[in-house]
This record gives sequence, C-alpha cells and structure tokens, in this order.
Amino acid sequence: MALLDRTEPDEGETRSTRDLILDEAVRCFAERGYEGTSLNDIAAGVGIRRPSLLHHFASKETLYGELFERILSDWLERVNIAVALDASGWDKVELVLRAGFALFEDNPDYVRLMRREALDGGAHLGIDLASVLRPLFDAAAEYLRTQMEAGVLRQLDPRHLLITGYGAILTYFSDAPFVNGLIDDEALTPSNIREHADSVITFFRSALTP
Amino acid sequence: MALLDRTEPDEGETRSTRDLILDEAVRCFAERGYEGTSLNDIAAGVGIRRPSLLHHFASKETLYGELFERILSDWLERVNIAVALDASGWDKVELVLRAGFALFEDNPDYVRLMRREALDGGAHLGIDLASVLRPLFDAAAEYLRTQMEAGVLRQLDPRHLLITGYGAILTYFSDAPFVNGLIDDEALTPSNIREHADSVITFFRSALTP
DNA sequence: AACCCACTACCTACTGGTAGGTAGGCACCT
DNA sequence: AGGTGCCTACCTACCAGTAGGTAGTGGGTT
Repeated sequence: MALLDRTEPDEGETRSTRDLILDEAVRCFAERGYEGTSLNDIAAGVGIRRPSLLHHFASKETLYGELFERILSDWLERVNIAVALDASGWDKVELVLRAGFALFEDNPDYVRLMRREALDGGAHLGIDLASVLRPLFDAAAEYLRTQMEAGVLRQLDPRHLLITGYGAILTYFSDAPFVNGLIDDEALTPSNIREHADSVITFFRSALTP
Repeated sequence: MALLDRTEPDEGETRSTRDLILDEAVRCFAERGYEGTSLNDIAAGVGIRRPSLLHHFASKETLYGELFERILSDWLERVNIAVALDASGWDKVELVLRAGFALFEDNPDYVRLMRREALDGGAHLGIDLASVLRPLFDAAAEYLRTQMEAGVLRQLDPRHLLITGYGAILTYFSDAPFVNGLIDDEALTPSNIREHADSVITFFRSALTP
C-alpha cells in the first residue's frame, strides 16, 4: 500500500532503463504469462543482457510484483475518479462502465495480466488480488443495493451482477486474440471497442432500468 | 519395487494409465498453465516417471493436443444436444445457457483450460480454437437475429451480445479462485453455482425479453 | 576518487526428450 | 511342460538446452 510513491522523473524525453524494463515486462507477461516469459526475453526487448536487468530488479518475482503493484494503483486511481463523479442511478453505472472501457482500451496488456492473475489465483503475487479489490466490490454492491431498493434500478442480486459485469467487460479485452477469430476482425481497434462498449452498455441498461 | 506400489488391485472399474495421465494433465494444465506445468509434475501425480509418461504420449505438445481435442469434442457434443432441443424464443436461450452452466459445473478445469487458450490465442495448439467454434457462434448469432427481427427478443447486436454472454458465464468458473475472495465463499459449490446461474439468467431475461 | 551501469563468464537447478535395460504377460511352438 | 520370441509398461541414467541468479570487470560520469 505504502509503495505507491514512485520516483517518476520521466521528463518526457528519455524513460529510464528501469521504466523501459517495466514496459517491456508488462508486454511480455501479458502476452505469454509469468512462466512463459524468461528474463532473457525481457532484457532482449529492452536491448540489454539479463544480468543488467537483474541489476535493476533483484529477481523475476520482484520485477513482477512491482509491475503489478504499479498497474493496480493506476487502475484503482482511475476507478476512484470515476466513482467520485457526481451522478446517481443508471447514469453512474454507465459512467463507471465507460471509465472501465476507457481504462482497458488505454492498456489492454493490463487486462490480460489481471486475467492471468485471476486465473492463477494470485500465485505469483505476495498480495491477494481479491482482498485489494474487495472494498471497491463491496462499495459497488452497496451502491447498487440502495439504488435497487429505491426503485431506481431493477431488483437483482448486486454481487452476482457485479461478477457478471466484470466478466463481460474484461473478457472482450483479455480474450481479444480469440474474439478476433470469432468476429473476423481486429477486436481492439478504437471503433470496434466503442461498438462493443455501446452494445454492453445498452445491454446493461435494458436489464437494469425498470 | 517397494518404492511404488503400482499393483493397484483391479477392483472393478480401473482407468488405464493413459487415461490417468490425461486426467492429471487436465488438472495440472488448468491449474498452472502449459508452461507452468512440467511433465514431471504430471508423471508424479500419476505415480510414474516422466519417461514412462512419454511412452504413452510422444511429447508434451502431443499430450496437450490430444487432451484439448478430447475436451473440445465433449464440449461441442453437449452444446449440440442443447441446441437441438425443441424450443424457441427466450426458452431456447435459457436452455442453452443452462446447458452451458451444467457443462462448466461438471468440468471446471475445462473452463480454465479454455480461458488460458483464449488468452494465449491458441499458441500451444495446432488448431485455431476460434475457427472451430465459429460455426456455432454464427448459428447462434443468426438465431438471435431472426428472433429479434420477429420481435420475440429485444433488438440488440447479436454478435456483441454473444461475446458478452460468453464472457459473463465463462468468467465465474475460470476466475473462481478470484471470485472466492470477492464473495468470501467457495464459488464452485453446487448451491453457489445455481445461485449465480439463476442470477445470470434473470439478468439476461430482463435484458432480452421485450 | 567513487559511483553507476552494463558487460562477460559462470553457477546450479530443472526442462523436454532419449538410450538402454528389465519384468511380466501372452501366443505359438516342439 | 518348457522354451522362444514379441509385446507392453515401466525403470535408471543421461543428454543438450535453458531457466534464474551471482561474481567480477571495466568504461563513463561526476
């Protein structure tokens, strides 16, 4: 939690080798998973040798942990911004959904990484992913519950609904290679993403507004 | 010889070693992925040495391929049965959804395997997963389209809807370890599965029936 | 001088896969 | 009955390659 502070010099022009390593690591881990990625792969992507990489990060696990923490804090920050926006009823649901889509669109690699971690049950992480997201999950469920009780949204089980929504949105990005084959088109082009987002939101509105 | 008691009194039904290997391989690959699983892990789970495993399967890739093919044909068979049932409109949608839930409940490992393959874009497979499921996908989309046009179901983009449904249903099973942490309960108990299935189906019915 | 940072060279552990051998079962012979 | 071949199913020992990680070197900057 307290590790959110980052040096972050990054005066635009040159990213530090450290940051370049993190960037490349995200790509590799998202693409081929933790076990499927070797430190040599990452180092080669940056243009250095493995021992040089290990000069910046003590171990593969350390690198992965730091990278994941960075992603998670970025995610939480953006979600919190969306959650804090002044809206209510369905409008707020739609705002959060759109924020989620925007977040995923900006960095689809994050999504695949998250999905892999969810699949593995956080085996490569010291932290428990679910427990970190739990407060957010509970808050969202509570919001939905009150809105449903007030008759603003249709009565459904909030927790199951959230899991369904989580799966519906995440999947389009995490399984993009597979979706490509289904729709015979690039899933992650901006226009296709918007089309899918609109479709999902229409779907949810149909289900949730009385 | 005293190391491993392999005699295994053939009390009635005994699965062949080959089948035992396949069973264990599904478990391991679902749990830790292709790269995360070594042939030693699988062999140890069966109670034999790696070379003995390779006596039954030419290579790791062969084993994985055969296992996946078996799963896929099982899946397709069961889906086809559900699709062939005599029903129409929303009833048919619900039938297929329930068939999907039943299939996943019977073999949650299959789901995680599929998800991993979707994530990797079928990198470990000779076949293209999407192209195999494509006919099913197209048929489902066409069914939805005609039902929508007839006014039996609400007008939504069938293809995006299918992808959303696919993600919503698959996720509950594939990300079960993560869901456990969110709901603070075992996601894959029969009662929780039924509860979630009912929730998803209610949700879809709300969205789809005019 | 000291400090970075990247390098080469090397380590151990483990990977998928191979070589060669052994124990036991079954069919077919005298 | 007792060989004989041949087969399946397993074993130990080993291979080359690669994994993550360490030690020590040496040039550049300050």
